[in-house]
Amino acid sequence: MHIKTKLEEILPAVIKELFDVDVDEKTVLIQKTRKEFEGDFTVVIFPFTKILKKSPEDIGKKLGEVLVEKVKEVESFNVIKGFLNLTLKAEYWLEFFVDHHSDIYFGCNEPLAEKPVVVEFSSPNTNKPLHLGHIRNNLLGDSVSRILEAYGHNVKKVNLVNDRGIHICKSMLAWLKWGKGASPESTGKKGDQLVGDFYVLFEQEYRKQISELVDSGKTKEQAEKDAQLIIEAREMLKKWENGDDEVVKVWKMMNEWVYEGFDVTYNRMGISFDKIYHESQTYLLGREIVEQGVQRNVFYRKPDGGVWADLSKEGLDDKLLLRPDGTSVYITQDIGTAELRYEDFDPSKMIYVVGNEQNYHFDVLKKLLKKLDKPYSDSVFHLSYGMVELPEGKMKSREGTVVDADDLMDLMEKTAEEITEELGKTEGMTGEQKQDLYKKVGLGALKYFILKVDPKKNMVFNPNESIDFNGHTAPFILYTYARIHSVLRKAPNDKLLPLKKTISPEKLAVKEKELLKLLHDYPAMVHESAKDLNPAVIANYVYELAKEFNQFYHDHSILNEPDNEISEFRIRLASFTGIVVRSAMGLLGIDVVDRM
RNA sequence: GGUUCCGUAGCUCAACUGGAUAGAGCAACGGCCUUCUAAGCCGUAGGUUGAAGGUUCGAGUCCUUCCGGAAUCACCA
Repeated sequence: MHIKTKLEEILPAVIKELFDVDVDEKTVLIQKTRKEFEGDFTVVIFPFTKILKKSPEDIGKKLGEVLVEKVKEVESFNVIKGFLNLTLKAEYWLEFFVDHHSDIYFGCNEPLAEKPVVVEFSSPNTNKPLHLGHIRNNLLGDSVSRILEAYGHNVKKVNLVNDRGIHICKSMLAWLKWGKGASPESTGKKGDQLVGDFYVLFEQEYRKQISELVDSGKTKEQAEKDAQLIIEAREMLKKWENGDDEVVKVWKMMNEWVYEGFDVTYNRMGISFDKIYHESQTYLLGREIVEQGVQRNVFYRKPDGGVWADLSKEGLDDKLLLRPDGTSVYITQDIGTAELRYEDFDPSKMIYVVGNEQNYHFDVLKKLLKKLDKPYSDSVFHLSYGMVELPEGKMKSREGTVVDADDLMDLMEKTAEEITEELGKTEGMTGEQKQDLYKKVGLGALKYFILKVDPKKNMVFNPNESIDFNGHTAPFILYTYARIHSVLRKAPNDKLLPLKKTISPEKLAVKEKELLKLLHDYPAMVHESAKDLNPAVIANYVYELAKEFNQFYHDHSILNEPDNEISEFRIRLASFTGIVVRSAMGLLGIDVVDRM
């Protein structure tokens, strides 16, 4: 049992015995002792003072005495103000070390026998290439999936591709009008980039038409509706929903281009899915469910034919579910996909990694599912994350400030290469090894930079300055790992085998104990990040760990330590740290490197 | 206008979910390589946590008001 839970459980009993008063387990608060004080764990005494009507110092002292006596792991205590600081015996930390130091799965749990957890992320539109915003989404979804899996959940990663709708029609229309048959083969462009170019072209021409109409006296609003291009796009959407051969043919072809492009980008990011849904295949089911809802009087139809949900009882406005012409809207297909997902996986939880701009949408979705009495309405969870902004504000495609995912990864790799070369780190490496290193360092830096921020917060990203390779970054952590491996490479083979016995307790140095304490925390960190669906917990933890190791490494010799017993211990301590660094970085989707 | 979220060092982020003197990195300044990788280590400086009230033994964290910013309230997705 974890020592912290042990203390939490024993404290109410101790208080009962000492003062004959019952305290709620919830009032027992135990935290790690802050570095500036002596001790390993701290019991906060204040909550008891009211019930016990004694001074915090008094209570702390009495509790400390009993804990030292009754809990064999506790060596000593001190009381400062209302805080009881407990110091554990060195044996406790060393025992922990012996038990776990060679366990490459340390911190991860056996799979739980339970229904799967479905994580939906990425969910791109097929009219444009992926950009910085998608990167955060993809990295979050991927990392959360890894964390949940490590915690023991049965995770299914799914992607819902928005492959239908007016946005695709815009790209298609522009291609038909001005494309002159251009294809990825004929232009040498990535398919998603090519299709994105036509989307931009459409928007440009559309805007021209709008301003012409405004000049001729129309309001902006009216002009946006009346422009020839948008009318044609809408007609195309209708044709598509009616299965028009010509339109469907172009649609299939252009989507195929996009998928090929996306695959390259996903691959590069190290992201994969267990199942890919296409909106074009789910929206009909959504439409069907909505129609059933109308029959059951859950929803209602207006005279013009549009179908609506009355959400006034839920405190929201009415919501359109089907347009008067029968075509479906965004939320219609989301109802369909939820149903399909339920049928496919019978999940205990459906997590949707979607930006916080859609908080309202998911509110509505949950309420609609509830109205429909869907058994899974409570298992829908919106993992809402904040926007990525540039120093000058939001990314705007019209102003060309959108940071393209492929370009950004190029930039990261190039920067990694420059810095590595500058530091002269590539001696003796083959060209292939170098490329692999640049890729891992550059991509790792990008992933870490994004994942270290609390998902729910907005973040600022400056492509030219944000990415450092020093300090609180992935390269710093990777460097620590490479250092560890450099030591391990030089250690004699027989000194890499697991230890059954370790140094005597009095030999344990402060930095070694601090490192052990951090390693000891890892399972709790996995638990916390899984509970909160927050990779930043892991990111910040592994940074602390790397920092602590670097201090240890600086202060103590590992291989050159004259005391053989200590040297052997330190080799395994380094290797244990390496195992946890690798594991934690793995949860962030970041590959470590042995040399850099 | 309604609703929701955010505001912490010059910049980018933490703060164990209400606990000790608010911590890191970057940028600035000063030290440390003849020794296991200096992408490192050590130090200096930097704060009225947007403002004012309130609740509490205790507030960056909870409540109220105000200021500033963002998202959303689509027959876009």
